[in-house]
Amino acid sequence: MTSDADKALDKAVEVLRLDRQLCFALYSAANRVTRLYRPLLDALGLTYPQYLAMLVLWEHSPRTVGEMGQALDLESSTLTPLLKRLEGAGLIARSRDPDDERRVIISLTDAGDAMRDQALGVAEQFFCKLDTPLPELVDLRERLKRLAV
Amino acid sequence: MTSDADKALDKAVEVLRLDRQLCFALYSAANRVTRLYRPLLDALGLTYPQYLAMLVLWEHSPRTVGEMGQALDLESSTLTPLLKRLEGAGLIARSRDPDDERRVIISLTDAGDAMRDQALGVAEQFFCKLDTPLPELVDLRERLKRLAV
DNA sequence: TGAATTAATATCGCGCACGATTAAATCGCT
DNA sequence: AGCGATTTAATCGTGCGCGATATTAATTCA
Repeated sequence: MTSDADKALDKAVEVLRLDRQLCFALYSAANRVTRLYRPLLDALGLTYPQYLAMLVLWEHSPRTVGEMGQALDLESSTLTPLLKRLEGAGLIARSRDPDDERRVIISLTDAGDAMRDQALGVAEQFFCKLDTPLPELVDLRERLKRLAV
Repeated sequence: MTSDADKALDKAVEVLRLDRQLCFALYSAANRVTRLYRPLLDALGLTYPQYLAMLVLWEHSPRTVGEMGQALDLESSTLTPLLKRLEGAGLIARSRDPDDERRVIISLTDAGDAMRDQALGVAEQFFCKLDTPLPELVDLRERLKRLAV
């Protein structure tokens, strides 16, 4: 014979199992991917979030901090120090917008622009490391984009 | 007329577009989910990684730091300070294994055990917030588990 | 015009996440 | 027994990610 309390406990144990949690699968996969990128990005002297910021700029430069924040879904409190580090590395330049002194315009330097070719290599090496069929990756990507928007 | 260099640039621009990067979709989704959990976990006084650590312990306690690190795929350099904070909050206890003084055994306190019920509420509220059919979530979870293992 | 409101970044504090290193305990092997 | 190798946690430094707050500039509208 099983009490109601026992049944409630069983339910809790079932529902809360780590391997059932989407949140953990996501958290863990994101950590794994960061770790996978690290050795590739070390060669460029970039961290993973810095690489993402450079992707934004390679797509279109110059852009304001706010536009980059929207593209990356990050706060200025995250972006500002990151961008200062990229500036320190000589990959970007930061300047106030003369038309609106509140805005800071981020533009690629020649060195930052030149890194694009190496980035292409990183993207290809990462794809090889994943060793997963492209359609599966595309499918996963689209599902992730839809999640919790 | 288009030069080879232009063609290579076009390829780079295409391949490196942010919306084509699985890595960014994953990174961004993980950030979004953390933000979604935050208000729910604030009520329990837990951060998101602390919640994951508690999930491990609710599943099975006691466990060593190493076992928890394996379950969560985290280093001791991440786990040790996190566990000290949970200890400070009175949710877990840390003690050396008498059979092997290198190991540290983590066990739930009564308060930590009691929090399980509230955690069940968090899991349910999160599911509601996601507002996505369960099969879609299960599918996504399994795809994430397979990624970059 | 000028005071209040709004907008764009920056600053600060906290808690991860991890690589590199260290410290201590155990194991393995002779 | 003894000693080098291995294992287990902990420590340290760096770089996020974000909420709360501050700062400065632009806008609104009385």
